Amino acid sequence: MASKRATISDVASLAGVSIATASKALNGRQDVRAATRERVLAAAAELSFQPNALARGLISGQTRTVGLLTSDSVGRFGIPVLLGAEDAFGAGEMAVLLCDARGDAIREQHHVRALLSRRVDGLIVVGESTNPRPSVSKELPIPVVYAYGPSEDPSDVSFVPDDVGAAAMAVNHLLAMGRRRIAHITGPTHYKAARDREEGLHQALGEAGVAQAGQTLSGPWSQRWGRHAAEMLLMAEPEIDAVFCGSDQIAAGFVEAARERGRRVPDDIAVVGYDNWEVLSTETRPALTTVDMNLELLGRTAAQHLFAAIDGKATPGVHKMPCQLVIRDSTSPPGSS
Amino acid sequence: MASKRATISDVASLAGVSIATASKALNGRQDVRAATRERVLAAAAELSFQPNALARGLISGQTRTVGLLTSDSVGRFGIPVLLGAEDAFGAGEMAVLLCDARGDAIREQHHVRALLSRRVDGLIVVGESTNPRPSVSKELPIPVVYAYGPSEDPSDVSFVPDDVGAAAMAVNHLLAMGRRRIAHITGPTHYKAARDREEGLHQALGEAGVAQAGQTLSGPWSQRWGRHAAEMLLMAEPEIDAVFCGSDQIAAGFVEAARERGRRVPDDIAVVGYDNWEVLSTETRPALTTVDMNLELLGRTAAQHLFAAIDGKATPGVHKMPCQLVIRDSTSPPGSS
DNA sequence: CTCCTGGACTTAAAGGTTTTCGGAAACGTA
DNA sequence: TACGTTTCCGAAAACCTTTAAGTCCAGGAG
Repeated sequence: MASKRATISDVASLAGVSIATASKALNGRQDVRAATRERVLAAAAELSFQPNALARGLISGQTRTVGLLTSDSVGRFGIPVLLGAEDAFGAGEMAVLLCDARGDAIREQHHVRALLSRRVDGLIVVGESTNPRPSVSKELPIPVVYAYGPSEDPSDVSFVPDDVGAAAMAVNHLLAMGRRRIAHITGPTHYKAARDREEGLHQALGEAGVAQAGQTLSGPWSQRWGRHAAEMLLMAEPEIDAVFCGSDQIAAGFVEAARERGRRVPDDIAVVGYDNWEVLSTETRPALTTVDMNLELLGRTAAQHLFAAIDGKATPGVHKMPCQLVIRDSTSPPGSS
Repeated sequence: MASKRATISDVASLAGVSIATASKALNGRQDVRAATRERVLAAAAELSFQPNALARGLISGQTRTVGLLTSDSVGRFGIPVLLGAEDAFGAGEMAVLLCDARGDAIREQHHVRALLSRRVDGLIVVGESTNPRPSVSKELPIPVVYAYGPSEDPSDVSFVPDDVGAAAMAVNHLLAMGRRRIAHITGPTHYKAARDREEGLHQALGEAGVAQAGQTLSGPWSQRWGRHAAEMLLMAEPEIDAVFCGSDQIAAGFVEAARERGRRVPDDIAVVGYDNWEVLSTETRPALTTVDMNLELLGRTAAQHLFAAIDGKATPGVHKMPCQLVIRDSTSPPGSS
């Protein structure tokens, strides 16, 4: 444990110059002779000098730090967004101050105040679902960007996955595979994600002039629900040849139950999942064709736009980020194997 | 966007007192008349004054901020530890500065320097596996605590799950269920976790005077390997009545393959997993008996000990944290259903 | 020779807060 | 009145860095 941390004045006196000169030398500014700069740099290295970011921030008013406020602790979705953001920041010299509000508005306010008091340059709020959430940006002296869960206020900057478009893409893929009796199993209707994905389904089916097989089945996002829904569906609509599932968990449950009922996937029934949660989508048999929401990219993009907003170039509105269909073994033309 | 941030001198002049008095009033110190304090507080509220943490930290030398350095970005294990730590800190007034080194030593050094320059009060390093990792604490002016992955230097403070003890506990549970022909499928031997869990198995079997069924099978931590190992094992040792798996992924694969081969779980073969990764352990059928490493608790404990170290009460050594056996449906006395 | 230019360096202020110490008023005691 | 004590408040230093402004000197132009 070093006796004391070296300050710039230690460096200056070791190099035999004034503090101002040392500062200029260290920051690569003009008005310093090469030999002098050399001496200062050597002194700084010898003392392993690290400029005090607090003092620096006090003057410049910029801390080069942003707050990351997440609502879902154990976040299946928050984490990749966080990583993408951390990635975008880490490339530069930004640091990320992480706060978890655990879905509690009081705690959230508390964290916002704490971050403000730490003078962060900006804030990213990542939601636990794609449902719009109350704005936190009212009267805040710093820019805020919302990721995954958009703000209710359209003048805020939000980035969300394009669930409608992705669902349409998934269903179009099924249609292209020659499937015509397509059913839909998804999550609870109070999730905007579930509603959006159903809308995308209807959009694609409508354009193709194909009717949905049976009603949309809504339930929990779980594998158990996938199995249960499969049983109901295979009973009610025995001749379906494809299912679009609202999550990989549901899809994994469906595949399992369908196989037990003697339906082959993908030969008899093609299945598309959602989320590309790898532990499910690549490990199940057959591996799942599924939608990847590119959450890391979403996080990275949000971070980049936060930079822009900090520089005064805000981009208000809800931006839909494209998703990607990952085609694996659970979809193919009917009976093609 | 507020015109300008209020400073304590704004508060002071609005309240008609000096800066010093305002400071004392705001920090609840003595030597301020009640009426005066009242005025200052009112002024602060009106201006929605937030003390500048930078200025405060500059004086006190304490930023009330800790760095969290993680090595595995998408961490199955890092995340819970992180959450536990965030939890312990969030209770007080600490903030967490998150850095992801992505397993790169250079990047790690870079981040350590950045954190040092931000004057964090301490550092938590969370590993991507339980393999000991190089110490980062050499000559660092702040305390460091390692979580999940211990430091190679025994004079550092490290917290790791007690894999040996947990494995023994799991195997003792199988023995208590009357199982006597217990096999072991686990991950790559270059993981200390795999070696420790095997050691725990041998320990429990040795104490009970029971021989292991077949050789330990090592492979990837994946579901695919679980299936593959199941096929080999059921061929080589057809009369096994229990399997201890090194991960829930392996266990899930084993269960699936065993069922396809006509073996009932748990009636014919009991299965214990490891990790309590809920998407696997609770959603598979039957739900898996598995070891929960209590990673959030581990993270919280690491954070608390970092506090202690910051206060000068360091607790060097590698501390083994107890794990917990979560008993579900995949284990029972043989043929009990 | 003087004046000016520009380079190299220093002085000092600023940024917002905490804290030490001294001052002033009010009050009681001799 | 003189003095001590208590209570409340203010001036100023300190934390560390950046930067605007100023000093000093050498050398070139006139």
